Amino acid sequence: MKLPKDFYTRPNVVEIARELIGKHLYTCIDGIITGGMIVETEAYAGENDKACHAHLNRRTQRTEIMYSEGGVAYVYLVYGIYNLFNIITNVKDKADAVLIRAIEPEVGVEEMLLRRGFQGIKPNLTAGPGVASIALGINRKHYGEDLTGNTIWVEDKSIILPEQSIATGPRIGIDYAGEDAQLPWRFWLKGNKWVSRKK
DNA sequence: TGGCTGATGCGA
DNA sequence: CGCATCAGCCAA
Repeated sequence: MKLPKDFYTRPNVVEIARELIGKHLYTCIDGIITGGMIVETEAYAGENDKACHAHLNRRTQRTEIMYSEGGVAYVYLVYGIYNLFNIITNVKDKADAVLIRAIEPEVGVEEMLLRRGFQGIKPNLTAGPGVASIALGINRKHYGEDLTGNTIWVEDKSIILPEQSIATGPRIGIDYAGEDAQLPWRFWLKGNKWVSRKK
């Protein structure tokens, strides 16, 4: 079942980030479907989160989409190289987001290998937000994409994950965020080889 | 196996 | 100027 709009419009972005572990992310680009199970996410909690691009309700051309009603894509360029894919959550004017950091390849593996320039399947095919986007074919053209549509979407396959199979820890690469850098808002599937970092 | 670094473009 | 990254390099 494709996740409906009201999955994304709920107010607790940390809870949504945790719930997205075990869901399945797919893209259909040029008629080719690729994707797999989400195994790593991070929550970014809008205006009150120093690590969030929308901290203090910063509103620019780049962050504008974050203030939309949940259920759309926020894609931005980092380090001049990588397109990071986020899912916007919460109601209109609450700029929360979940960064998708890693998936376990499932569908369209041949295409993902092509996009990555890989000869054979390796754990880093989709482990990490930059490379996962490459494998899935996501770039800034998908800024604002409706996630209840047929280009990028998330499915609930009713996979049962015991609470203790999900690990949490500080988010990656946000040392600039002061005390907020320590918040345990990164979630991953314990022991899964497709996660970008073990701890 | 782990730490360091260059690549690369745009937002603020 | 520095960034929600990654791969390749080098030392050990």
